Amino acid sequence: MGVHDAMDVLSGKWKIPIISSICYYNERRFSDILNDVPGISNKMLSKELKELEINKLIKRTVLDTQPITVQYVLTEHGETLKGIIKDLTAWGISHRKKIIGK
Amino acid sequence: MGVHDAMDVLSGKWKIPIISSICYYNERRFSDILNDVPGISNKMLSKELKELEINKLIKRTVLDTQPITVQYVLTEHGETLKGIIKDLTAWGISHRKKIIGK
DNA sequence: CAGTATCCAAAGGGATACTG
DNA sequence: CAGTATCCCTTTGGATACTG
Repeated sequence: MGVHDAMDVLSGKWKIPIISSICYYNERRFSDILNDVPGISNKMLSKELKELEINKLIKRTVLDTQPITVQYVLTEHGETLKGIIKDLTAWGISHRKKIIGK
Repeated sequence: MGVHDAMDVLSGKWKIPIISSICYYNERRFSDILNDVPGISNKMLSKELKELEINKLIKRTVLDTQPITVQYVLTEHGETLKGIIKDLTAWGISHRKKIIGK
């Protein structure tokens, strides 16, 4: 039942959608993700990105632009989640169809 | 980015570990799951099981014993999560090794 | 055994304003 | 743009006691 610990790193309402966004576009900026993930606040996004970075799932790069932009990409380790996220997405779509009938 | 909606049904700290428990043993009783999932309280387990049942991922059966026992199994639809949960477990184990070094 | 009920502390998280 | 800070309400969830 060790999934528990695994999921801690992906816990909360937002981590999977955030990773999905970065995953889908390969690289993504703060404000992009803010738009990609419906309902998230800048405060939450900031907090979640920080946690994902600490857990070495994403990498943060400050670009030397004016004003500065920050780019997020998956780490090599984060990439190993791609398949699972794809499966979850597919499952979610079929689940909606099955239960909610959307 | 539709994962968001998909995950709602699996949201919270406990749903995945609960499903894992039922999944692993095929059928599982309330008190068994209480033991399987470290840290969960009976209140939370009760609440989460109810939600999983509403979302048609698990099926609840009251057995005619004295005192009564209640058995939980995955529904056919819940079974479709097996692969994903297995992958998440595997990912979690490798993640722990990689980051936390346990 | 399988829950429910209650109390209450802690964490989550939105809205808004502000900064380098 | 990419955050941080603050205020404050909402949700989560532990501990404990109780019921059929």
